[in-house]
Amino acid sequence: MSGHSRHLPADERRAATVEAVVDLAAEQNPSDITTTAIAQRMGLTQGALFRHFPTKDAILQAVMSWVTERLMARVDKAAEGATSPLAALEAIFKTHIDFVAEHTGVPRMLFGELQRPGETLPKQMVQTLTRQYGERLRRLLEAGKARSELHSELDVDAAVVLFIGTIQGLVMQSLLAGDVARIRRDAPAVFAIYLRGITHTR
Amino acid sequence: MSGHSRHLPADERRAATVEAVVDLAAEQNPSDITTTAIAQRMGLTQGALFRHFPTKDAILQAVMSWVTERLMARVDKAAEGATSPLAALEAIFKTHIDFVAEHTGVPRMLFGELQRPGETLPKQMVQTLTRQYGERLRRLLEAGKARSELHSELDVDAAVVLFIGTIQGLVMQSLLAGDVARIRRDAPAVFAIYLRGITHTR
DNA sequence: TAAACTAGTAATAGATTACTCACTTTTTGG
DNA sequence: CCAAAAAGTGAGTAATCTATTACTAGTTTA
Repeated sequence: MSGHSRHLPADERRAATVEAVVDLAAEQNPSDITTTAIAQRMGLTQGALFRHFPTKDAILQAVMSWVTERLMARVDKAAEGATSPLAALEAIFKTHIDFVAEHTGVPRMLFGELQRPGETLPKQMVQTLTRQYGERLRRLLEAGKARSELHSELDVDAAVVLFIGTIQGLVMQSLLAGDVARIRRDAPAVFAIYLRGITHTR
Repeated sequence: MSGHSRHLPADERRAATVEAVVDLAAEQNPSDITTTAIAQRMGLTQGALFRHFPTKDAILQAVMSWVTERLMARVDKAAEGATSPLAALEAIFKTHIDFVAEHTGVPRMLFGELQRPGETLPKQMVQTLTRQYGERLRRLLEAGKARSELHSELDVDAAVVLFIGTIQGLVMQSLLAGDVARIRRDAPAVFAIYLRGITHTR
């Protein structure tokens, strides 16, 4: 092949589309991303997108699928190496923060999808993702209680909600400051408070 | 006056407009609220809105102003009655949760405004609100440290971020479950973890 | 090499959006 | 009580958004 092949195979275009959406979501309100903006970012005309996806929702669906795979794979890998439930929780948190710092638009997209009325497919995928994620956390928290790493009266469901809220709070803080780097910088101190809230009395 | 007076004075219409937006925000994605939907909710035609507001952003601005006044007034009042910084924090949290439970759309609106690119006036008002709010919290947290109600190594800024994240997490949870009542129900357990995270060693 | 397939363009349809304006109805003050 | 001001109507406009379609140019395949 000699140089610029304008035509790419379908699966590569689909992957590039997802990437374009994730990138755009970092720069603007995710719910304001238009098919024109996506195509422009990819160097295509708007109509070309609909060769690979039947609807815009199908694009969002592909993005959610991408997020679920990548995030869960990284989280699972991080938890694997840990020697205790508590260490696993901390590793997951760090991994999640890294993921969010790399793709600032993603948590905002998820939150945005959840706000849509009705039962759209992308929304259902977010619900599935958080259910899976919450289940992982719940197991670790239960295990931590069994080992007395966590305090005995800990409400596990509440701890799951606060774990996610911790990240959500950091995202909001970075929006307020207009500074994405804040997420990584402030994460340790915020997690320290969370940890103190769930661990066994010292 | 014998019954249905169709024309209302301007200030009452402005107040009714804000109320309509807040109500609508509870039912749908705040960033998808149209001027048509607002007018319909008020029993007016869409054009009538622009007798009282020059632009849609001016409406949002009025909503943000309403939120700031109401929320800060309630928060201040709640803190007044408290006998200690820690008690004040808990009272503020409870009050904030009550406010959010009554107006589920509000926190989602604020978050949505923060995501808009550029420096819109409504966005700046949200930033001002959270700055004021954060300042109140910071003072209380510092006072709590001085009294040794909170542990001495506590990172106050992180505690502020997590305080807001706690509420944000509860909002997200209610979206996931599609059940607004969850916020009130789950709030105490979540706050208990937060409290344990910031208080002096037992 | 001809036929079929794949990936793209450019134009445009159809819906929705915020906003405007000429005109009508209601309220109000001298 | 009546004229002016305030409030509301309803039709329309320009812009924008998703999706469709007729058509073109490369690439496989038979």
